[in-house]
Amino acid sequence: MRIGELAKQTGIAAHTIRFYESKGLLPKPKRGMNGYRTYSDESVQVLSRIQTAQRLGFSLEDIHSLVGEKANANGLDHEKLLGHLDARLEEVEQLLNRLTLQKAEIKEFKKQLEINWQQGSCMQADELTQLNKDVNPKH
Amino acid sequence: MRIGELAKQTGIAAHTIRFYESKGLLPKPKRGMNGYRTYSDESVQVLSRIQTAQRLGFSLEDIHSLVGEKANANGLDHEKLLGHLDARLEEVEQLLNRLTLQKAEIKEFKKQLEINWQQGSCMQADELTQLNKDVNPKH
DNA sequence: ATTGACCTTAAAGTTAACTTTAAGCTTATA
DNA sequence: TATAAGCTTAAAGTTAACTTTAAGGTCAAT
Repeated sequence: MRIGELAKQTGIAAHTIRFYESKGLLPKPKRGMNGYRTYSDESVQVLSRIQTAQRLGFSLEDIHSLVGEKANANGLDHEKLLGHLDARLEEVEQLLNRLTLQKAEIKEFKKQLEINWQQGSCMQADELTQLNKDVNPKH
Repeated sequence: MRIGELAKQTGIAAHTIRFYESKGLLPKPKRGMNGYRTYSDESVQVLSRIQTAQRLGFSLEDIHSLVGEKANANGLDHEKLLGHLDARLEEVEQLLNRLTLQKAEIKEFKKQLEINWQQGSCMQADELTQLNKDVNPKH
């Protein structure tokens, strides 16, 4: 299989596959006498693993140690994998907290804005300052 | 007030304040005869607004139209502000959905991993492929 | 007078995950 | 045979929000 076919089967663009190879995520494939890369079905699996890890939010650097050359050479041990999963889980939870807070603040802001608007008071660019007072009472 | 004092009062580094100025987020301040930037308390307010908008997750580009030179020149209208808020709210909600899904998938993955581990089966790097099968049954 | 803190500018560096460009082979099709 | 599609490389470009660097001028205190 050449790179174009692999791209078609995985939905990952050919130049992205080369980029992954350059980052060590994908083992260097054999070359035909023309210099073209030659892949087997196994490469589809490797790329699928990368896609999965990406969907879970892992960075390519994480993925490098999860499914890259190193990982394949050493064999992937459960402890290390678990560590990565827990680390990512904590990241996700922090992000969820931050975003949940943001959502609440934006809604609160909208509410204040509507009140001001109905009162006909035109604060122009000061609404954000206003919110700052609501949220951060030191001002 | 010179830039260092403004930096101290807002907690924003002096070079970041200059950077904001270069992006048009902050109006160009007057200069002393030595060329130093001279700020008034109003600048503290502007920077506070920027900080608030950032805490809500707005990009500097958004902030530019919210509190930047243009916004101040035109006067900020409620419709436009509301539009920005709603757009950001939708973004936040999409992110929350994505992250909630990721969290569930990672937990599911951990569960599977523990099961495999207790069974003593050593799948090495294939766990991610395994997860892929669980989640994306076309393989 | 000199040391150190503070100020100035413009430009380059940082990180992530690609994408684009340039310049040139190879292969398949009409 | 010609042309279009596909392959090769290396290097530069992209976006965001800064940070760092370089090279230097100014100010306060000892």
